[in-house]
Amino acid sequence: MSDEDVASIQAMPWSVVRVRRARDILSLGDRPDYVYVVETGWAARYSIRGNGSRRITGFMLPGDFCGIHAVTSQAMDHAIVALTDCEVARIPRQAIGDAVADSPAIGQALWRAKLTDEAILRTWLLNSHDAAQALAHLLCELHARTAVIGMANAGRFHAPLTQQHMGDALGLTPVHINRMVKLLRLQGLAEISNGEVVVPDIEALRHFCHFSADYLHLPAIGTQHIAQAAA
Amino acid sequence: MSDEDVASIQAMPWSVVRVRRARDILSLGDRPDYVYVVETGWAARYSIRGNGSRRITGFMLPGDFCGIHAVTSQAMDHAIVALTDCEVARIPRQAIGDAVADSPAIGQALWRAKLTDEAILRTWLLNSHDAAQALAHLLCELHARTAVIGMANAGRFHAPLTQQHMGDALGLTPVHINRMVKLLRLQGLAEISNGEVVVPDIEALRHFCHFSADYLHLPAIGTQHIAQAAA
DNA sequence: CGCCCTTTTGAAGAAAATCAAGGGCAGTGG
DNA sequence: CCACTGCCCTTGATTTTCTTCAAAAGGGCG
Repeated sequence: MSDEDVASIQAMPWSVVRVRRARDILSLGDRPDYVYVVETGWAARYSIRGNGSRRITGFMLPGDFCGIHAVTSQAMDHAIVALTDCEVARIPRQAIGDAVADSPAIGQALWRAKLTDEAILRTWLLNSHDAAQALAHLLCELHARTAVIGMANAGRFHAPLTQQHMGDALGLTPVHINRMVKLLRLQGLAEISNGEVVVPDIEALRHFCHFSADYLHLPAIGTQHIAQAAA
Repeated sequence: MSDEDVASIQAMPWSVVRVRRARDILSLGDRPDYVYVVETGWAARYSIRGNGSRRITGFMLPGDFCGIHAVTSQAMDHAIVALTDCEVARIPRQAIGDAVADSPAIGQALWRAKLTDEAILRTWLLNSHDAAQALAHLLCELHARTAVIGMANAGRFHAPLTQQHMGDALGLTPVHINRMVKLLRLQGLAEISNGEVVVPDIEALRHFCHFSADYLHLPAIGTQHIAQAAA
């Protein structure tokens, strides 16, 4: 992106909304007039199944978009919940549309962010056949994503997730998650406690679950830059 | 979309490529200079896991895009294979970019198509906890998608999939797929044989797996129209 | 006819869910 | 200050679901 593009992003009108832990940032059926960007805190996309159980289909960290649905003014077919208290920036749909019309680079950056979301979803499908690997892969994903926004140090990062959350994300019961957490701990691959994840040897963990960060397209020259510019 | 938009789509340069059954239309790592649209035949997105097994992450029917990656000139992080002999139209990236720059409506149509892809992926995750329901849901998805392009009649449609394909798509073994196919047959919900799917009571099948077609955003005013216009 | 691919079925084993119970810890209220 | 309560983590025992292994039957095609 050119300096001009960055300038046009910085010129966008925006406001910050605070959302309490466990509250929806966007709910099912909403037709948001704004595009949202998480500034602080963690959020999660989710849907509720016919039987009442919840499936988390993605995590949103600072710098991530949520509700790009606004771009097409479609109704939300899923919801987004704040996992911690969050600060969320919102930008009017119109402003985004104008910026995209002015600069192909900004449109491309949005596309790239969306393709990354999609790649993450595909990867979740890909890893859904082995519980221990799936959990390890999720940790690798979160490690890579926290690292790129400066929220991981030496294989240690904060992830405000309960085992229930991880279960909802991987499609497993909390009980089984607990056993996989124990397994990873006993194998010396990862220690999870109190929302803190410690990975003594990230390469070992990555090897265990065949993780390659390519699909995340990091360091992203899309999402993060826009978020930083907006911040 | 306006008549003008349709005209600009029809004015795009394109050519048709024929791809044999079981051949890749796009392979892992490709950096396509074209955006592809399936004209005839079925295709599937897939990735290969570390252990060599294959996961199908989506089916592409006539009128569907594949390789929108070209929009951002990123390398393909998955591959697309022809499930039957296919005719695929390809449009130079540049032509798409120009059309999007000229008309916001065309850009929005592309976004809508992409958001639908993403919604399908989320739905696959959502239904991955029960084999019989997952299979039923896949049949409902394919029924709805074939119906909208005029390829389904009275709860009967052609789906050139082996039980191996369905297994790869749902993350189950072919053996287990076979048992679920039998289960649906015995319950009178769906009859699958020889690439032909017969659903005596679509509402019963939909109820069985809690299917709602909303997430597919049909009738799409995006993809199909572009495909029709291009054809 | 014979071959390959796909479907079908059975039996045994592994993976994850379910059911059940107890423990730690933080916040709340007496 | 301490008991109570709610949430989360932990563990064991049992059951269900799916995989794996094995074998055989059907169908299209050279």
